Amino acid sequence: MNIQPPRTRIQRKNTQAILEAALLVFSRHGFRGATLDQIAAAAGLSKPNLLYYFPSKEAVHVTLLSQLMDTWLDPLREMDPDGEPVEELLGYVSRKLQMSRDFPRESRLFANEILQGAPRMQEVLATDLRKLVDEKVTIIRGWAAAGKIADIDPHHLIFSIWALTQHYADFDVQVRAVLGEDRDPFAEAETFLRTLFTKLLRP
Amino acid sequence: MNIQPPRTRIQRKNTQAILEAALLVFSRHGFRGATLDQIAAAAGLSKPNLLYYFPSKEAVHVTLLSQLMDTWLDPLREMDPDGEPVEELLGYVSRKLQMSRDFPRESRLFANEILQGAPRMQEVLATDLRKLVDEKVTIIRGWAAAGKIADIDPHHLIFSIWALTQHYADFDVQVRAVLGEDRDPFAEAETFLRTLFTKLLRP
DNA sequence: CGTGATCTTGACCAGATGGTCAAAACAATA
DNA sequence: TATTGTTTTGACCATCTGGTCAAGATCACG
Repeated sequence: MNIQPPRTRIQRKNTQAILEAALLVFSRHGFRGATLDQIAAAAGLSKPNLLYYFPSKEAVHVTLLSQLMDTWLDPLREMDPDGEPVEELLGYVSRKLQMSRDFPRESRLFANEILQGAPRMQEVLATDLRKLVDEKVTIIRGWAAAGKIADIDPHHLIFSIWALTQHYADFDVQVRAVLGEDRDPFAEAETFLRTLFTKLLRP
Repeated sequence: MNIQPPRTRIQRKNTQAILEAALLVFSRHGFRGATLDQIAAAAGLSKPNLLYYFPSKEAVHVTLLSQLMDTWLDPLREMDPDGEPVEELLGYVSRKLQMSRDFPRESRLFANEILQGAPRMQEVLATDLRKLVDEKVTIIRGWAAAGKIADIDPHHLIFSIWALTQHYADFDVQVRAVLGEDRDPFAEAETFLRTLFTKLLRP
């Protein structure tokens, strides 16, 4: 298998196309709901050709998830312990919301996976993600102890940021159905969330 | 078909068992991920027997969704225009969170459906749900105009309640993975959300 | 250009899955 | 208990789907 570093130009091009197509299809239909034919078609390949690059449907899915995990957590990683606390947190909210706007398929892919009980991610969640969160929780706790922000549970603060920002990507259909056609959910969310977290964080 | 009012005792018992089993399976695996055999087994029936009560897999799913829609929106309906604004809203948050704790499968069923683009619910969302929300939005707007609560966008206030409460049901696995085993997410969420919305709503 | 390596595909397979059907088992009621 | 309507099931079917394979097409490079 040519999984890790695609050697030839064609390999690079096709694995890329497959992963993009898979993102599209998996995020819309979930793992079991997606078919290899769909993915192959979306990538402009035949099914056997797709299976020339990936050993199985599962392999495509796993590759996608692990590749995405990194970029997905970047906004949280960027939170600077030495920055101005409220600005750092509001910045994080803003970046996370932009990711929801710019990469809704990625958001839905993860949502799908977690909803099904995270069968292919339990590990990563309990190790990598937990470690990163714990790190940031310590920082936030420090800010609270120093009186820079209100004294609220840092874990749930982070959950609330995830919930609120991802909601606009994952439940996009619902949001638009309720809001009507003429409004821009993400633009409104930006100001709403800024207000919300400003109030919440004020000591 | 014996869909609407199950006449005999056996019919009532079996349709009930099927719907409960379907809730279990659909909420865990999504529509396409669930199989009739799984559902039938969970209901203690054979597949042909299940299909004696419902004409198709889709029919089971649709019946489930529409039956659930009602109970699902009850907490919002209960919000009383004549009550004390902050208490009404905090009460709604609390009821919604309890639904997440007590009916996580229902929550995930809806989440799954919306994630896939709500193919079987577009209608209801754009009509019933939107109407109910608009109603409550008007009430909230009135409260804000009267200076009883802060002047924030009522739509996004409702979205934030949905996002924050459902997160604890839909992303349960992630929450627990990050939080560790010894904590009680829902109990903590209750106090956290009360704090959050108290701060947010204060004029 | 020739040759070996890489890439692509049509045909195919086995298992799963939604759904059918006729006949058997069962319940109710007279 | 006989009769009729309801419920259950084993056997079956068509289709879909993940995956295989051998043979052909294409590419890269000496």
